Amino acid sequence: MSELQAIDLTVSAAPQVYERLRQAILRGTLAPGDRLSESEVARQFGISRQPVREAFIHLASDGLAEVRPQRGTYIRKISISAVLSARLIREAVEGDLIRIVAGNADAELLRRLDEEIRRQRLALEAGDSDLFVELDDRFHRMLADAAGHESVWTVLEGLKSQMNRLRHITAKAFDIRKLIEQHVEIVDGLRAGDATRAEQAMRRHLNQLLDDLPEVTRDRPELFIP
Amino acid sequence: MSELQAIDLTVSAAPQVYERLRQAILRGTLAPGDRLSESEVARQFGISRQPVREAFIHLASDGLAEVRPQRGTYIRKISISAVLSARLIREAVEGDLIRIVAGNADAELLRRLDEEIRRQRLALEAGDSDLFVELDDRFHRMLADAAGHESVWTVLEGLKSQMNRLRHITAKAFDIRKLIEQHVEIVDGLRAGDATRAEQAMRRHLNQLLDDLPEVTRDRPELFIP
DNA sequence: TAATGCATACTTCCATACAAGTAAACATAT
DNA sequence: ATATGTTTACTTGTATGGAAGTATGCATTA
Repeated sequence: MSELQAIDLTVSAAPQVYERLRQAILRGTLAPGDRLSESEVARQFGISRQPVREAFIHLASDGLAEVRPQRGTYIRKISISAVLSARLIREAVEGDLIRIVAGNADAELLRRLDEEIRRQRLALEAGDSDLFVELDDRFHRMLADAAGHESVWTVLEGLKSQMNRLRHITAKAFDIRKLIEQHVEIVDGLRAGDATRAEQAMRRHLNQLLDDLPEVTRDRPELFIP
Repeated sequence: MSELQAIDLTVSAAPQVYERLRQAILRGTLAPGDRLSESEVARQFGISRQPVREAFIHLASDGLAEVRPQRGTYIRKISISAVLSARLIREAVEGDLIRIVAGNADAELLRRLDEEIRRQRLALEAGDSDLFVELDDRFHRMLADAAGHESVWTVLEGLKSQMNRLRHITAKAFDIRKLIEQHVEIVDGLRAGDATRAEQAMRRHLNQLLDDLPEVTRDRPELFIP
């Protein structure tokens, strides 16, 4: 692992280390199967082992790392069954949420959603897939907020992060153009005030992963476990 | 907090402390708002502060505790919005799962579900609400397994634990008899092979909380935050 | 009486030292 | 050549001491 920027010593170190490592894992800078060492990471941040150790514990609790006593700490490989479960949960939950939104949607919301889709197209044209992943997060979060269930998002966020590891690692395997068109279909359903149509569009959208997954796992089998 | 049974010193201390504290929180032995101290808990278990501290971090990551730097560590009060979100997610997900099960259900599964309901009635007659909460866990988990999505349960389990804190703390506020009859309706839907009927029964069942919640929060407002 | 300053007893946080387990390289014996 | 035992360099786990921040009670002051 390369040198890292120093942390801010005026506030607690452990949470900062946790967040930095978490981002590195989600972006694929730290790859599934990579080994971490408390002392090595501590040396790179210029702090002692203890706060690093606490960050490891937090990551393990998130399912992003695995601490094997007296052996080492490893970045967890992407669990295919966990990804499939996350997808199923998102389909069920966001399917219900979008029905609620369909009963609420006002012109202001529709305008903001259209604006988000416009930005997604710009990210596509710029070929910036990292930016698209971030905008996709915002789009889905905006819908959860519009349904009046912001706190549902904290759960969905954890699930989405597992799926985002896939996206970042093998970004080009996903047809971003198709995903954007599916976003359009969802918003069209809302615009028509048709809850069932919006729900079906959302479910189709979240089913897309099932089409893409086989290719990804075939190309990079070393990143996955069943 | 009273004296605790000593931990097993032949294996790592921190995970044991974590699990013991977690159970105490879910069962209400440690009440929302209670204060914990690294040194105090360490003394009771007969170990040093460090493993206790690591257990606190893990609990905080689960949303069961809150570490306030230089102030203390507190058992988190039950967040009403978090409970409502958990309920909404469970309704959406278990509604989809039960539809899958309705297409799969064989005689053996129906027999095992009937058996579970029989045990639930025994727990009711014995007035053992702790046992009922445990059996209720098993019932819902059995349905997730039958849908072929065991790993969905690891997510639902975390959500259910938040709701179970409610149950344990104010057990008598819940009409266990009614909950069992709702279980029966779900299984009847499966037996009829009627996916829609099973789903509606499941959704009604998970909506029950909305009826019970106001009374609970009125009786014990000090345990909750919005 | 009310407000302010201070001492004191907490709290979490970090650094450090040591304990105990693991794994791999290497020497030795068969 | 193969198998076995040993050394050595790691790994995580625990204990402990001190640093820094916070709250509280008490004395002092206006």
